[in-house]
Amino acid sequence: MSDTPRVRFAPSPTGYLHVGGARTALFNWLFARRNDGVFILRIEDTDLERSTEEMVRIITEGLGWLGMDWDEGPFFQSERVEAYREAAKELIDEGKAYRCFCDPAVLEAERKAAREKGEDWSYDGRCRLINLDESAARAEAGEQFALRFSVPHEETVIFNDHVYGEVRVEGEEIEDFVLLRSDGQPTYQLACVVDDSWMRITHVIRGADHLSNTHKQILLYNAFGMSVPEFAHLPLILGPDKKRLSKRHGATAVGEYRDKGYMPEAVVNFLSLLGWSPKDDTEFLRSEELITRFDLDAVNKKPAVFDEAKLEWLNGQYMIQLPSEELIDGARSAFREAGFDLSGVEDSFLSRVVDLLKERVRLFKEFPEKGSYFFEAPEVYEPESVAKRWKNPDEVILKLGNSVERLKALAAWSEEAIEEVIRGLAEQEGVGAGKYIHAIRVAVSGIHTGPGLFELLALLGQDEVVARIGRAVEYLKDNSG
RNA sequence: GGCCUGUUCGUCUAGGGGUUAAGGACGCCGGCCUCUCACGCCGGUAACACGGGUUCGAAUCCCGUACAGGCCA
Repeated sequence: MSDTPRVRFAPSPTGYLHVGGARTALFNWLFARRNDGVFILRIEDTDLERSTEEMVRIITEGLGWLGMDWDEGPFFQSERVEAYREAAKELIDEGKAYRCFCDPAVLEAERKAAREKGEDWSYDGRCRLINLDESAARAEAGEQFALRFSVPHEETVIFNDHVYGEVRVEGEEIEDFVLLRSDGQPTYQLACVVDDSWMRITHVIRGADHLSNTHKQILLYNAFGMSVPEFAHLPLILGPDKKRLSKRHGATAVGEYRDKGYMPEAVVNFLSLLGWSPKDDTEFLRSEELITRFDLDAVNKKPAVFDEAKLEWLNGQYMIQLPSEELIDGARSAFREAGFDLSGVEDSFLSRVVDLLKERVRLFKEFPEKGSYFFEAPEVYEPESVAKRWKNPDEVILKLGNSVERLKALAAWSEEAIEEVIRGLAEQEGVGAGKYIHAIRVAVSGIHTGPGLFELLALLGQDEVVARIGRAVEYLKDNSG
């Protein structure tokens, strides 16, 4: 009761951190932080050849990026093979597990034959009858075998899942499952139980794909005389076609979302709302708030479709809500990745750029897409914008000409002063200010969308603005025939 | 095939026997604001899988069907 809750995230190193895994990690982490518990990282790399430092790094970096810290680990299953073998041996010695010399191919054939006849098939435990001496002798002689668990078929396994409620499985429906493969590798059931017990895990929070393994594990805990942890199985995350989210659906790795320009805060917020809800209409929840509000028992059972459109919206909201200073690093690297050299650009300037752009952008990568003109004069004037705003070249040349004259003469380059000049010009001429504004916008940015023009000009600076408008006039003269 | 689980707008979800014309959010559509775009605001579209029960009353409880998903070294 007074025990400190201990939970773990146990991914296998696959080369990327799946968003489903990240969600599992998040719920574990939230649960631990919420309950003053311990969050442990364990790498399930029994499949030796697949585990490399690189893959582990990807997992730890992904967790770090999302802001999840762990208290113990990472532990590696590959380093604990001895423990699994010892545990297995203990079971053999106690008669709770036995060597199965059946040829897997034969068993597979039997299964197939039964299925074709429409019958159910499960291993009948024939090797359970071999006595210990013979069994040991055959093993000694080098005969291949798998280690199977002697399932107490007369028992009924019942457990109370925090998400799925009471789950009950009759022992007679459970086959004598494998603990050790013929190559000596432990199965998930064995390694998982031995490790969770060794780590004194109190709450196993994992994907629902493990729900139907749980009763086997409970049998194992009992066989070892270990205390059984509590379980919470999280509904799976699906792709738009309702199939389990996989690479086919596009981005599934946390790293890909980072690269696409998402913010960790938004990803965490979004992930937290997949399968869980704060019940009221709150939709913005940052880690601190999630920690106070998260409730394992409020997780629902229904698998959730990963809707990137909503994530994108959420990310855009974070862009708007966070102070620009917190966004400049992300913006800077987005520009860099797009090929801009911002090495000489001050943070103060970039911060202003972010101010002007952040509410028109949802992802970091859109900063360079929508704001290239902050760092280089337009090389081309977008055709659509030209067609829309420079319809009448002669008139535009005239207006741009008037503008440069007055802007050049401005003594104080401020937003207000600029606005006064432009509006004054329009008024003098008896036309809407839009005429001037639109024409100038295309001249300085090459496109017809963007921040308020006066703010934009003020930030760009007098010399640059004058130069760009001048160039636009030249261009128009050359191209208007 | 067996076992298990799920099913509220296209998506994430709230509600969990009786003012619910089933609420919010994303998306989509329309409008307002406006120098454009965006933001913001206002409005609209759209759901209780189906069939039986139980009940005065069922989206809400039970059973079945359908569909979907998971597990079965």
